[in-house]
Amino acid sequence: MATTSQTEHALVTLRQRILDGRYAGGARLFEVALATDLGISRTPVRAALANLSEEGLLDRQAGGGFSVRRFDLRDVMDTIELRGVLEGTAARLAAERGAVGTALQDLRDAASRLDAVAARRDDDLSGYSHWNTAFHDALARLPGSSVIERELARVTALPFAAPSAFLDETLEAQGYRHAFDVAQAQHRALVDAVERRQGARAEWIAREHVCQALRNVAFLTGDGATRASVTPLALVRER
Amino acid sequence: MATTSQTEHALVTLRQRILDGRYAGGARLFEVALATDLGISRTPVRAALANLSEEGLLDRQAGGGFSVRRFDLRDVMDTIELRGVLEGTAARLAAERGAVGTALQDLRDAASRLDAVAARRDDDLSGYSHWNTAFHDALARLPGSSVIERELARVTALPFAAPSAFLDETLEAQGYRHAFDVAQAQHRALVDAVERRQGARAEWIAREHVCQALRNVAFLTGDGATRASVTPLALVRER
DNA sequence: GGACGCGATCATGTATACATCCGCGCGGGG
DNA sequence: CCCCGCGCGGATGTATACATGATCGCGTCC
Repeated sequence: MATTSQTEHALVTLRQRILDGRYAGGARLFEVALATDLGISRTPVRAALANLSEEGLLDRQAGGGFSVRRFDLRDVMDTIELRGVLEGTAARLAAERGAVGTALQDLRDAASRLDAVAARRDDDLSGYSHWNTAFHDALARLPGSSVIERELARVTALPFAAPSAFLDETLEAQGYRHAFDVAQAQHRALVDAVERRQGARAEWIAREHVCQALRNVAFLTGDGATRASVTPLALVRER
Repeated sequence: MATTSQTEHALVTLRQRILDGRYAGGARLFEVALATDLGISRTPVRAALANLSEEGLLDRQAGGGFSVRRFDLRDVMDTIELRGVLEGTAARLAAERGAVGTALQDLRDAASRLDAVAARRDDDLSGYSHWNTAFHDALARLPGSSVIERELARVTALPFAAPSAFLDETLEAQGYRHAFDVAQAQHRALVDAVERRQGARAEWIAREHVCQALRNVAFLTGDGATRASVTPLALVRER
C-alpha cells in the first residue's frame, strides 16, 4: 500500500515536478489532465493534491481545485527567517524548561560529528550536510513540544528552507571554508547556551545562524544567471 | 452555508464536533462510520477529513486514515506562546521594512475602536472581541509577507490560540477590567513601536501581550472543575 | 446592431462498486 | 500444547459513471 500505491506515486511525481519548477507558480493543476498524464484515475490524484496542499506546495483555490504556490525571492528570505525564529524559540524553550529525552545528547553528538568532518578538511560536503541536518532535527526536538516540532517540520519541508539547503552550492561555488567554521562555532555556542540555561543567548544564536543561509541566497541570486541552476530555488519565480 | 455542498457540510459538522470534544483526542475517525452518520457517501467525508488535517485538527495516521489530534494543556500554552512569537516577528518585520498597504491604518483603526469600547465601560464584550480580532488580523498583514500571514492564520485557527479566545470567559469570570486596560495599552504601544520603526520593542510587546492569554488559561484551569465549561478548551485533555 | 439567453463544454463534486491490504481468530497439524 | 496458516471481516485505496455548476460563445430576438 505504501510504495506501490497510486496515491504515493502521484504524490512523489507531482512533488518532484513542482520542486523542479516544471509547473509555473500560480498555475492551476487539473485533475483530469494529471490523471491522464500519470495513467491513473482522478481519485489518487485528488488525494495527492490534498497532501501537497498540506505540505504547503499548493494553494486551495476559492471555487475548488488547486494551484501551484507562488514563491518569490522575498518569500524565500521570509521562510528562512521564519526558520530562524522557530529554531530560536525551540532553543529558548529548551533552555528555560530543560531539554527533553535524548535530544540534547543527539545535539551534542551531531555537533561532535560536524567537528570531526571539519577537522578532516577534505570537503566532505555530504557528511557535513547529513550531520548538519541531524543537528537541526535534534534542535527541533529539544524542548519536547509537539507544537514547535510540527511547525518546524512544516517550514523545513520547503526545499529552500531546509537547514542544509544551500550547503553544497555555496561551498562549491567559493572556498567558503570560513563560513563553514563560523557556522560550526554557532552550533557549539548554541549547545553551550542551552546547557547553561541561557534562553535569550540561545535564541539569539539560532536567529543569527540562519543569516548565513540568507547571505547564501543573496550570493547565489546576486549575479542573475546562476539562479536556475540552484536546485532548491528551481520553483522560485519573480512576481 | 450558501453552498449546500456535502463536503462543506461534513467539514463544518466534523469541525464542530472535534471542537466540542465529542471525539476523544487520538481517536481514529472511520470514513464509513462518519459517512453513514452524516448520511452521505465516503467521498465528501474523505475530502472533509483531508481539510481538517490541513487545519491541524486531525493527524494522518501511518497506514492511512485519520485520528483526532491530541492537545494537552502544555500544547495549549505552547501554541499561544507560538502565536506571540509569530506576532512578534510580524511586528518586528513591519518596523524594519515598513508596514504595507492599509494594514497600519487598519491597525490604528482597530486600536481606536478598542479605545472607544473601553471608554464606554459598558462591558461590550462582543464589540471588544470583534475589534481585538481585527487588530490581530491587521498585525498579521502588517509586514506584507504571505509566509508570515499564512503561518499566523494556521496557528490562530486553533480555537484556544485565537486572539480573542478567552476574552469572554475571563472577563465574565472576574472583574478583569484592569487586564482589559493593560491589553489596550499594549495595543497602543505596539502601534507606536511599529510607527517609530522600533523593531525590538515591537517584538517584545507582542511577546508580552500573549502572556495575558497564558495567565487566562492558567486561571481558567487552575481550580479544576471549570475546564470543561470553557469553550475553547473543550477538546483539550490531559495525557 | 446590441443584448439577452441558451446550450455546449469542461472542471470539480458525489456516489458506488470493486480491489487490496491488514489484523485476528480459529482450526489443524506437528 | 504450541505454532503455523488459512480465511474472513473491516478498513482504506482505486476506478468510474453520473451530477452539478460555472464559463463562454454563438445565435436569435428585440
